[in-house]
Amino acid sequence: MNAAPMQAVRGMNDVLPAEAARWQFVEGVIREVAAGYGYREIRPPLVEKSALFCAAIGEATDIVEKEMYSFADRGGESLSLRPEATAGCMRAGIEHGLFHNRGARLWYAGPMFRRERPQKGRYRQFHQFGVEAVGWRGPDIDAEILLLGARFFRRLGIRGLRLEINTLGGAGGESRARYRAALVDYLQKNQADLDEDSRRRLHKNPLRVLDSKNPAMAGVIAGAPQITDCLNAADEEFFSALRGLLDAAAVAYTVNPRLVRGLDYYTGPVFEFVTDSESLGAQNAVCAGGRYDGLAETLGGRPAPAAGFACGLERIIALAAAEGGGGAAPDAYLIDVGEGDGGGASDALAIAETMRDAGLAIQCNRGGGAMKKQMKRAHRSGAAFAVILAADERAAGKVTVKPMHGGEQRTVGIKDAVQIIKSEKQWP
RNA sequence: GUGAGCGUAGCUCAGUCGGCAGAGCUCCGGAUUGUGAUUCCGGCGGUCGUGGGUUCGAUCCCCAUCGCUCACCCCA
Repeated sequence: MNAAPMQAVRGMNDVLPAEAARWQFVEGVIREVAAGYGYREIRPPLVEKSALFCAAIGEATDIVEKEMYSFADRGGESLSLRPEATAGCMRAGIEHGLFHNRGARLWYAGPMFRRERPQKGRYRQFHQFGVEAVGWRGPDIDAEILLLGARFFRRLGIRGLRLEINTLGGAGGESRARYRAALVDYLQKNQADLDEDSRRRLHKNPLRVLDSKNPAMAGVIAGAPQITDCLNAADEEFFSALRGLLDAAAVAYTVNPRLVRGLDYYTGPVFEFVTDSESLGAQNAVCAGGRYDGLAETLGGRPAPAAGFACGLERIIALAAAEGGGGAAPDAYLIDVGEGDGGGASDALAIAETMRDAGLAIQCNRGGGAMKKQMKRAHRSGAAFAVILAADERAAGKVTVKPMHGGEQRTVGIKDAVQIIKSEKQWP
């Protein structure tokens, strides 16, 4: 090794075979659960015009200001790797008339890119699963996506998740504006108690002061006015209707008046599924979303109400009850002794193909080796059976089937071997 | 962008107040010639992240640099 070895780009991870099985499992659950609610997959491109994200997410957000992977296309137009998928989904739906006089239930899953400093549970290329329900005023659709999310986590066997909900006030922004004024007023009066970050946010995005992780801020935050006190009648009714639907569906939640969202497009109810698990480090949100009734219009489409969420798949996989097995073990390992090292394997190849035709996964020994050696490899492969093909078997036109987890081995014809292995193979 | 910690074998890590570089696991071979989780023996594998400096001598001390990790900011 003379040249320095190539390395992956910082914050972009390889999914190695040992982990890939877990990803496949999660992806399978995504398809199953989404289909179960009548959501259909959409696959927007990974690259969009930068202007789309600026308009949708907000010019002044950190994502747009400093976290986007942007580059100039030939001809000079600025393009960006998508930092989230909602903007692309909405753009695609408007462009192709998916929302024209009708509702659309959409889901997506795939990589997103944000140039942040990596840390536990946060990477520069990460993956999200999300849903977008466009065209319903709610709150029944808000409840539906929360049910979908809750079922998704249940199906994955993830426990210890807490659902927190809040509202930012409806699309008109009346409640939000009133609350914002009250909050700014309060914070200015208590400016002496604010830390540096909070003072900066006071002007830039006052709602985010409520999000501060600084324990010293807890007192000021606790005394701050709450948005629930500033809601107009319509927003109040919407939020309480949503809570009623969740209660009726027996979905557990807590109202967190300090829950706010980072992206500009949110309006109305917002929510997060959070965990206290150590395995996410300083991160605690695995899924977050809400309502964004103004986004379609912002992107140049006809006005359309919308609600959705996004889940961080790396975070979900880190939480998912680790084992799903170390990865796909074959049903049987074919031991092939004699006939020279690897040279006389032609009958072994044919036998393996026959067994595969019968629906079994067969891993063949490669590279020769004594019986003992091959048996060792068979063990390591995780296969439930070893199928032995040596001089005796060849002479008899049979194979020996040996259960690796105990029991008698038997020398039988290939059809019987397939039957023996199939009868033991059981899937839930 | 800011701060802290860490870079020694494929993996997990010891180590020397500066004196020839270690262990476990993995891998390969063997313990009377057709049988795998144990046990025993042997072997492969490292310019101690990189580049300078101090020194008779640096993996160890100093400086720089690159990389990784964690945290802040922000967010899924």
